[in-house]
Amino acid sequence: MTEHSKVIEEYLLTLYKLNRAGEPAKAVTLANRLDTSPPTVHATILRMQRDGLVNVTKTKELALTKEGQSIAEDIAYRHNLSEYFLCNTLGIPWYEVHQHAHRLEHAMTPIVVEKLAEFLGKPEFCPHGTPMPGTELPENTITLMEAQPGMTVEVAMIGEVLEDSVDLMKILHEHKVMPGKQHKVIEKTEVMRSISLESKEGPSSLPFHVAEKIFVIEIPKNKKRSIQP
Amino acid sequence: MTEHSKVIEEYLLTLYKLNRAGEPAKAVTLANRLDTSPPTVHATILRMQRDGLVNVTKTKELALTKEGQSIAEDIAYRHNLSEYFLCNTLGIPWYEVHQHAHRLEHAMTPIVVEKLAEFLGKPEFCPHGTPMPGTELPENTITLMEAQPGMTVEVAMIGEVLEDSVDLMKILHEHKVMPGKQHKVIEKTEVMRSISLESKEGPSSLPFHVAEKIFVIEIPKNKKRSIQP
DNA sequence: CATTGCTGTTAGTATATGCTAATTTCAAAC
DNA sequence: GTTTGAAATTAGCATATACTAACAGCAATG
Repeated sequence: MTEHSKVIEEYLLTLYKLNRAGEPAKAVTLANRLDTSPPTVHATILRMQRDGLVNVTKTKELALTKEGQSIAEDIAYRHNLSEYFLCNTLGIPWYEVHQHAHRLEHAMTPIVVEKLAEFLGKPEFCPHGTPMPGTELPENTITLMEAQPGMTVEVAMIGEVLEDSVDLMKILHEHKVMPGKQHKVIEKTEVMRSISLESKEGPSSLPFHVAEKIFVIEIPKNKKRSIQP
Repeated sequence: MTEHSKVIEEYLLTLYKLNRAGEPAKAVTLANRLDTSPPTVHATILRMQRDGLVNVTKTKELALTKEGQSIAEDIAYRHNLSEYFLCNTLGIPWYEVHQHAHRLEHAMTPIVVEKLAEFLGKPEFCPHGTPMPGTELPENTITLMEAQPGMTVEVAMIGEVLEDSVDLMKILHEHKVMPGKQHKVIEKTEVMRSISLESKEGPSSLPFHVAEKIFVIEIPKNKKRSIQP
């Protein structure tokens, strides 16, 4: 597993995240996510092919090789571990850690990763609820879009795409839409294309495109409710 | 203070360290320290001049500009802070932290630096005894070369040049030649060009060129000795 | 079936970083 | 003062990473 540049590591990580999100991994998508021009992406992919990191299918899908996958998981781990550290040890707000971890993830040697993981107690989820490579979200996880009005849900994970917008993240934070917090789904209005929630902290409303990227677990109604209606 | 590349940050840090060590900062020296060819160094210095980071004197000395100095101090701080963290929080041996910090120092955002410094209690020295920018070694610090036989000295700082060789550092560690430890200077032999020490842990012997880079403080003989000879 | 439009690719450049080989400069030594 | 040798510089190249403009390929749409 040779050393790779920051740029290559970024590409690998992005491909890995696209895979996990079930989104098609095409060159254009990379160009958008990485905010670079298509020709640049093209050239970089050629180098990655040359170096045995990705394969391009007939349909122009980008598939990580075994090597590429392995490196990508490593980077994802370093990223999530950094976020956990920044949030839980240094006390940087969970909605801000992403950008800082983005820098650190390329600068951690294997020994630092190992020692940091030990120090942190081998966490399995980052502050956004993203599982470390090798860990999975609970089986019964659904997106907030799939949750039905009336349901009470607990936020499990804020989709990684959302992390790129600090502004959005901050709003989620203000409404306590964050891992571990419970919300009741009030209604989904097609007209507004938004879903409204209510929690102890008050009401909030999220556009569909955001709700699609928020993963939740249904909390069964508690006994009180079902026994004394 | 614009963003600068890893390479430029390395150059700045090296110039800063040369300054502090009182060594002349010439292009050749950079080439040696950074293990790059003179033409490459030349080209890079041109860019640094263009960007207002260094000035070149008539005698071809490289002088950091105000801006360059300020950035260099920042990098040195990030480096030393990283080392402190790696050593004291993660438990990586003091003689190994340099290489890992070398990577991290370019990846810490200002907020991370600030929060990490708070978390660590604003340390003033790195594990090798190097003072953070703004802090100084005690006035009475001398090099081990300057210490006279018979003197008992306490190690204050392992010169930064020595950090590049992990092998050497490990040997220093094995002989407990590390910040805070005391040694008695036994003799300096010109023939061997080495200085021999003795501590609780046993005897050791260091070549002159190493002793020149180790900074110590003389410990006055204790009263017992001087009262009852 | 032809058009439209997204996607991919080529061509042509630019910059930062690196190298080797060759040449210039300049101070120190003879 | 001429020589010598280290240091600096120039020339010539290579690679990774970027960009814009232009073009090609192909599928969906009318």
